Amino acid sequence: MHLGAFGRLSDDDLANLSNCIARPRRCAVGVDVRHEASDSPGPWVILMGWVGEGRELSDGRRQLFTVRLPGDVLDPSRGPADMEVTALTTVIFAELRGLDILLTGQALRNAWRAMHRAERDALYDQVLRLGRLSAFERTAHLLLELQERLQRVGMANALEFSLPVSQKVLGDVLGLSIVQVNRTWQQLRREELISGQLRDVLILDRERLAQIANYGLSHKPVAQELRPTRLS
Amino acid sequence: MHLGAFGRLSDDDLANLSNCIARPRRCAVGVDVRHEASDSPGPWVILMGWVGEGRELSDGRRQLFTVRLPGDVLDPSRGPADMEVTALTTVIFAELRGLDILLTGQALRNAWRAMHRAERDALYDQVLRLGRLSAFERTAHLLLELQERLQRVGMANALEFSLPVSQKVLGDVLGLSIVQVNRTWQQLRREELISGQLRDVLILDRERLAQIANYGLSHKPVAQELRPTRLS
DNA sequence: CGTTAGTTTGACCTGTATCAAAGCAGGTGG
DNA sequence: CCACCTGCTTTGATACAGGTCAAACTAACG
Repeated sequence: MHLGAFGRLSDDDLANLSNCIARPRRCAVGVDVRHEASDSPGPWVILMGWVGEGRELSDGRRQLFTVRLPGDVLDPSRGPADMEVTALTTVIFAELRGLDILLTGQALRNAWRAMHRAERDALYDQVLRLGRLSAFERTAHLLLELQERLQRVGMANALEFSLPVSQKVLGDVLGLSIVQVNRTWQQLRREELISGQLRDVLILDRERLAQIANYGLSHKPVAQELRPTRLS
Repeated sequence: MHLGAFGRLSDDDLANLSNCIARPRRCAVGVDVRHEASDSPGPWVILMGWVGEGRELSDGRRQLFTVRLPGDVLDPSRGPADMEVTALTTVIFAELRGLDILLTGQALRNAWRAMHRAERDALYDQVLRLGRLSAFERTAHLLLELQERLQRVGMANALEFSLPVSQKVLGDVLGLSIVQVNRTWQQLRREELISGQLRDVLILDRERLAQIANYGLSHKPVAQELRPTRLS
């Protein structure tokens, strides 16, 4: 879990956290995670892979509300009943047992809350992207968010990371068609803002990217002294 | 407060809730509510008027994340630091004091949580609207949400209500230009889905409206035996 | 009245969707 | 090893939703 990234935790706390992780399981691309997790009320933590929370309309349109990354906590009791929780890649996730007891500790409780706050703030960002940013700005904005979140769990450095999903999926997050995602990506490269494919993004000009996306007003750069909990 | 709409509360609870409301104040259209409320950490309750939570970009574009209605609770500690909380109309709001003690009660605690859950679910709906619905669908969807929420606090019946804001503001919620809001509204009337202006909406065909908007998957009709707390 | 904020209308432009087809892997079975 | 899927990316052509600009209209208000 990446609670460590949301507050200074003692080694004890970190150890206890690790002990909460129980009964890991795998599920394949496209599978309904909620269903796969229906034998326990959760919460759950993602150990590997990406999970998408969204809704699909009868005519095939799909909108992903959020993307959940390794380290993120899934709580089936949260979110609308009809929200679909889907494995965007092969996913490994596990139960978090006895967390409620742990969370009586001050530090952990704060980190837990900070994590939820961050989740909610990301939702607000999603609304901004979809409501008022162009495809270009929108994509830049999402890239920055993902970089930040991936770095938090040690899956990105300041410039490089990998998006293990198709352009279709990216489109479902961004509210764009596949074709538009493709063209936007090309534009980002043409303008030397990034290079590489989805699976090996390299940020060439973070500064300008942030400016284009109107990013950073609320996003402080990731503090470098934080030490994320290793996952597996 | 409209906590009463989120769970059966005893008369005692309702009375206690009323006693929490302290130091009401007014603020004018366009004023930053957060600033106006900075003398106490909150939470606050809206007694009258609409509040918009959103962000404004340097080039003038504005996106409202949510709209807060009478009865809604504002908590300045929630939400990104740079979120703007603006009075969309003249607003009267008040402090909620000593709420933490009250919330030890089971029923109140549940209602409180249910309220927050509903808020979050509304955010998800907002993402769906902006990401995948057309202007027409989007507006229909928002109308249904607002009707439901207004009815919850006794400010709408099943068919009629009033939106005390300009088309500009509506556009800032819907991620649309003023012109498009105007034309969409006309289309809704032309197709006999609604009639009237912003300040006196009449829903003519809720059924079809819901179908167009893909609304109702997660939205049960408002239970009629709920009794909302009167506000002022 | 004149001023101001909001609504409505028309003309035009552009961003993004849609449709269709062509490349391009990576993986499977013959 | 090749032929063949199948899923994904890329490209081009075209359509349309919604944005932008500008101006007229309306209503409230001092």
